[in-house]
Amino acid sequence: MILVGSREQLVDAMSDLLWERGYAATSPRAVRERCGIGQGSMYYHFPSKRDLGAAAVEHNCRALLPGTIAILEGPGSPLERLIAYLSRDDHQPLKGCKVGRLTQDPEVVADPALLAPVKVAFAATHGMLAGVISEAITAGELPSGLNADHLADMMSTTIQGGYVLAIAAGDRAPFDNARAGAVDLLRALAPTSPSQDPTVPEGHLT
Amino acid sequence: MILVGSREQLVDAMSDLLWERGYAATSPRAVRERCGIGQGSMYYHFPSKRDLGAAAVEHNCRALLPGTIAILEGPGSPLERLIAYLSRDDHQPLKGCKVGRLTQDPEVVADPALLAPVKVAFAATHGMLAGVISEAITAGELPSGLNADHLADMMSTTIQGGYVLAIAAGDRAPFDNARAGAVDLLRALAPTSPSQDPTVPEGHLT
DNA sequence: GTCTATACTAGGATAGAC
DNA sequence: GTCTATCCTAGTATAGAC
Repeated sequence: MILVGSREQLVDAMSDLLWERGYAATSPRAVRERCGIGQGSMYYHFPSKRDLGAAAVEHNCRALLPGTIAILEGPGSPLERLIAYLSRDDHQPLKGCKVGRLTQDPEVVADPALLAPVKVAFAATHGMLAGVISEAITAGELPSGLNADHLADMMSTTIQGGYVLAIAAGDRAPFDNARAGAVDLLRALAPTSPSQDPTVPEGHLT
Repeated sequence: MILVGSREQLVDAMSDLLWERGYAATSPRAVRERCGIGQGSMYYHFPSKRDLGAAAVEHNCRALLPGTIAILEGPGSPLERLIAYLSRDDHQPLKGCKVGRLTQDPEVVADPALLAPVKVAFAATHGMLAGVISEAITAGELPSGLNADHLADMMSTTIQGGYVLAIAAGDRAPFDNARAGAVDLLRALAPTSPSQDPTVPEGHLT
């Protein structure tokens, strides 16, 4: 049995609206109507829209990390984990990214309190990706000349840009195709296997 | 000598605001204040915000194609053109993409008249990229196993996602790094690639 | 064609009762 | 803690004069 307080309901509603409509386009009124909380309660818990927004932004940013950690720090060789990261099927391309979308909202970008969690989330993802890419290079799964930071950013842009293309097309295909393209390139570069199953024949570092 | 009519001034102002703030967050009032045109003139030329928005969206989408065409259908081998496309230095990553940003605006996405030019612009870019990639494969500059459509989408997502990462970081580096990563991968795959490692002369742009 | 004046709704927030 | 009532400004659009 879980008791959900008004405060939590407000944050949940704001989080959803942040995803669906962005920060600037979400009114306190819309939040109240979504969760059925009255005007007074809302301003009792959050002195302003900005405060509620900040709580919701943090909520959304936090929500995305566990999945990334589970894959990138999970089982499998480094290259397998990178490919798994690019292949996960729990995205909803046409709805956009809960975190990435916020960067296109001028009101969010202009307010450090709102943007900071977004920055941290991307930085954390970058750190994990670059680490796994370095492991892959060390393990001989990727050529040694590659720059892990560049490649890590490229993997994130593939996802983030995928949302943009999918929404523009009204079709998730570009999202899936871009990710497939990135996977193709990684596989094509794997020294051990031109077009084979990428299971590592040699032991990988632990 | 160029005479600029009110109508054109309105579209220009709306186009700029579309880039800076998005559609939903741009009010007719803001447009008028930017170009100094009165309320009456505005509604004389455009019966609603939506109509002005549609004209401005088309204006912005049209504006981006010539540069792309110049590079992708310009001189150089196919692979060189692809690398040039990924290396152009006329982007302003922290300001976002005039076209891509629109996909994050629910009011734009919900209105076919506003979204259509965006869809067409991305489709046109995709067509050109996929064509040049196919040429590169035919010319032996890229391996034959690659899927041109996938790779074309991945190149667009690299740019579009680059804007997202750069804005989140408050720094253009991720934008440049992601593009450099994509260039690295293309070079690493080029069969004719000199016996050297794929480390490009590092700086971000060429 | 362009202007000012006006109208109506929604966004954002406060006051005070319970 | 939560509610309703109220306030003020901005967003969007119309009316009618020049």
